Amino acid sequence: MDEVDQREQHHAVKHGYKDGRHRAHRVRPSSTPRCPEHPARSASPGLVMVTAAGYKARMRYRQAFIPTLKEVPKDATSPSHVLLLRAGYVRMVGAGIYEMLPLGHRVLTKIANIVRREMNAAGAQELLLPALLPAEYFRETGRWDSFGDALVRLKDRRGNDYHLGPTHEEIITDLVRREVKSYRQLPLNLYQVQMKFRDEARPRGGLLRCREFMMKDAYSFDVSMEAAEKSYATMRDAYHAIFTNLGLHYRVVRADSGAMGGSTSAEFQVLTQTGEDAIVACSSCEYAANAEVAQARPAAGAAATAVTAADVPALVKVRTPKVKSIDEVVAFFEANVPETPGLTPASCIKSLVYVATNVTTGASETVLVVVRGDHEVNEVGLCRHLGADEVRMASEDEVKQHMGAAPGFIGPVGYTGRLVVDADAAAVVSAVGGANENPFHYANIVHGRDYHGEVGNLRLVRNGDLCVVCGAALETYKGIEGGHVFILGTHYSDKMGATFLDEGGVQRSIVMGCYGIGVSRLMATAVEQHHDDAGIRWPMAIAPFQVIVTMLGDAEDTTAAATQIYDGLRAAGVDVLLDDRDERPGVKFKDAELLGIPLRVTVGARALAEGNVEFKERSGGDALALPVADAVTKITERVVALGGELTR
RNA sequence: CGGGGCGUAGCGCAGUUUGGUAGCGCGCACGGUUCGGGACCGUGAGGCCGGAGGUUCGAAUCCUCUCGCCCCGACCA
Repeated sequence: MDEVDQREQHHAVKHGYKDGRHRAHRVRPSSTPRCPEHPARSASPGLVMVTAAGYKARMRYRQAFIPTLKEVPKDATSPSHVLLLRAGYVRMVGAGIYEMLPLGHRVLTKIANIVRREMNAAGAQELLLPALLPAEYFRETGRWDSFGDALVRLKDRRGNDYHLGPTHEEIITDLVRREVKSYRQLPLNLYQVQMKFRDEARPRGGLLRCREFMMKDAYSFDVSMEAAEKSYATMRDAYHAIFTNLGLHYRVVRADSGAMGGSTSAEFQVLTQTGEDAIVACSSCEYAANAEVAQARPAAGAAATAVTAADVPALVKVRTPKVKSIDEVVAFFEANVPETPGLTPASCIKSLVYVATNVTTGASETVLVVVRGDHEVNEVGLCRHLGADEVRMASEDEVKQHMGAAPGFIGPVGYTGRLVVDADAAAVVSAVGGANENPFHYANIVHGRDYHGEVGNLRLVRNGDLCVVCGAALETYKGIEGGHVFILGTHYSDKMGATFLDEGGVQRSIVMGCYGIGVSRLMATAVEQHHDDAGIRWPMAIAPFQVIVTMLGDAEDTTAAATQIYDGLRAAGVDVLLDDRDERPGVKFKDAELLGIPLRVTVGARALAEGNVEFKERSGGDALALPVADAVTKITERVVALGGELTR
């Protein structure tokens, strides 16, 4: 035990404060200097946090509960899962259920606090709702049934139905409808940070998809749609601040709002290698969208080419036995049809039969969809274009019956049913496509001359396609949804009777919005994004410790210098871990890198002989020699420069 | 829920085909030597072989049932 700790404990025991009963009034006598290096601080008791026990221990690795693993646990596959387990941040208890160890808890707390700060700044108020909920609220909105197996249901001893909260729209709407009666009480934005429970069909990726997870969920209540949009915009701004402050590379993506429509929903996608979502983002502007709904600018080639529709010869029917796929068509024409030199998939058109259904009316319709040969149909976009709830590709038999030809030979020419054409397919000046007759294809197909259809954006966007907004190249990413903002409208308030009286005394439904952030998921996504072969590389803002002081050996001067720097950093408000373990240097370096602490100060005999310590950043770069006397100041500056917050 | 894989010491694994005293590496404890990039030597502790039934003189091993975990998909966000 070192000198300071000893003195502190002795002091506490002597004065009988061990039991903490005098917590509120406990103030260090000024005669006991707390920190010899910073007398100014010590002299002012108000600046120093004094604990109930009357002393303050150093955060020593020797005593810290940081169980690191050399080997990779078998069940872990994604980088974040492997590293969070290996570095001792979390332990698994069951599929999608994790224990947060001290390091993990520190990170979680830091993330949550950044979220809180921005939420509060945006005018939201934190509260805490129950996780255990009576079934009546979900029954009121129908979600008791519609939520399905993902709802964790339970019964109490009297057999009443309960569930664990997977999200809290109902319960908060109930609170607000009981308490809010007047437009004067609005707007209101209430949020909580709490464990959520969902019985996921398949938990996966460690913390990325859990059955129990920490979430910040906020709900806004407004008098009108216009006001709600303002609340929504405020939350969007707050989310930008949050994700930026967390140090995450992210994109805001328009979610597929399906039949609900509108631009009132956005996902904050953290870009990673292992994400569940495919997203498309512009390399130049802010455009980004879920791959399912992303749009690209139609290829410019068609307009630029000298060949115009007028120059294209009339249709030529070519016998193409056993030639069905686009690749086969290209190869066949290359070998057998000299009139179409240099045929590529991009100059073919591909025709597909879809069956679209509208769930509410039960109506279904069969349509022919035409896309360019090298493109794929975007089924979500097709749904939207058709106003359908779902679409599926027709079976081979259905195709034959509907088209009168087999799937490989169908085409738009002469087709009389509903025909939708992707803009890029329509732009192909002289296309090769099926002839609607076995086994024939047409060459020289011209949209507008040989067939006519509704033109729309119906294809999936690919890497390198052009941005609809600015024309720059689009890039595809994998993303993990870290946050979601959207306007709920009066969906819940109508069902639950959450109303207010407006200025004219008219009773109206409250217009709601909801805003979620997956706090525990963000911890994992941060690791997905910030790691290397050696371990985690936390962004400064959410690192469990900002600095680790790695002490090599236990020589008197080494210990003194390390302790001095540690205490100085602590006094400056830096989160420091002191590695005082009796381990060989290699072990300490490896652990420091595995844990991912952004800054490392190595105190060892070698540098100390010159009056220096070594300073190294986890993100890379060479070790730097710092004079012992300057170390605290320089390192503190670096912590701040990297976005670290000083506490106390 | 469909498909595939796996449960043996804290972690990683062998042993199962062909039934016969439960092993290896790491980690852990103790002693010694080491000490700037996961050291070395010696000694030692630690396992109801996921669980239940069955077959057998005898089961980690064979049979039946069950529970759990991972991956792909469906689902979800």
